[in-house]
Amino acid sequence: MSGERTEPYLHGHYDDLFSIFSQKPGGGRADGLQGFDHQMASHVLSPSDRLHGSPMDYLLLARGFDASSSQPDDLVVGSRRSKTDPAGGSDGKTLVTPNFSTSSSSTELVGEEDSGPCKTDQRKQEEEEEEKQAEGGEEGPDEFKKANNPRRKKGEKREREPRFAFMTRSEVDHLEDGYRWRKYGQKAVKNSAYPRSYYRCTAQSCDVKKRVERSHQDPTVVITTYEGHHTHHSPGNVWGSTYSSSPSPAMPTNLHHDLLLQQEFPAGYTNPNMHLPRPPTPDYGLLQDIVTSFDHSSQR
DNA sequence: CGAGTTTGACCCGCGC
DNA sequence: GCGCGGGTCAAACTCG
Repeated sequence: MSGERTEPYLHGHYDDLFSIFSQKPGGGRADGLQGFDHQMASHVLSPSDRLHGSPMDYLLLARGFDASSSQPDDLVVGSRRSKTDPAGGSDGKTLVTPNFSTSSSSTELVGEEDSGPCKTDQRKQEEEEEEKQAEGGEEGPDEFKKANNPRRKKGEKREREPRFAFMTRSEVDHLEDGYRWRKYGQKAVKNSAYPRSYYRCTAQSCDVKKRVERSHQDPTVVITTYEGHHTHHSPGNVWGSTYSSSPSPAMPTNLHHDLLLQQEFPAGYTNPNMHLPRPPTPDYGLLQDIVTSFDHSSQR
């Protein structure tokens, strides 16, 4: 890795990124992001993910600014609201994560998925423990192994935390987002030369997970999927403590900038100012307005 | 020595 | 039922 990327944050990259999303079988690119490619999305949300919601659960952020957008229903930006967590897992207004290294990356919020009822793995484990104790009985080696396996029981549906997916143009796979992560797995991705890595937040009792993979269509793009909400402020949080009284949703800070920019240039993305470096700090007031309006438009 | 990574094995859901 | 792919576990390993 050379680390020699010289382009400023947005220099000439926004269109590149949009082109990824705007591909569709019939071609065309009506208005920037509206041709979001489901095939692309399938690399962001796994098939099993998509089973939990409508195929259009993953939508591009910018689409939300189009009030006439056909399917805003399931998209919530930043201020995450799940069906079981109407408050958004936080105070409903936090978009707080600490500094995100932006020197050679740009980020898109790709989509979000509402997985319905959520239960943390920890809680699931607890419940399984209780279940186990209730069941009692003898156990052979296999049974012992299974009983001590914290995975869910047979027939119990996989339940997921809400997810945010980001596409980030970056040379490094694992982007610094202020939280500490432990890698717990890596898998080869079908039809891709690039593996997918699995990370968990190292903080105790925090069950946020993160998947990181490179797009096989554009290897310069890193797809990061966050799952769940941090139950703590990040170790390197430079904003969270002053901005919010609640733990943050798990998402990189770049998003703030993207939100702001797209607020200013919601369609077409041809404004020459797009080539300017990003502001040093996001405007949280404006951001909050965006998120709020977005929530409203997505709730109907 | 503790924390983090690697990696093969395992489990599960889904499609055929 | 079987195979496949995604997700996770956990022992072994690496690193500071």
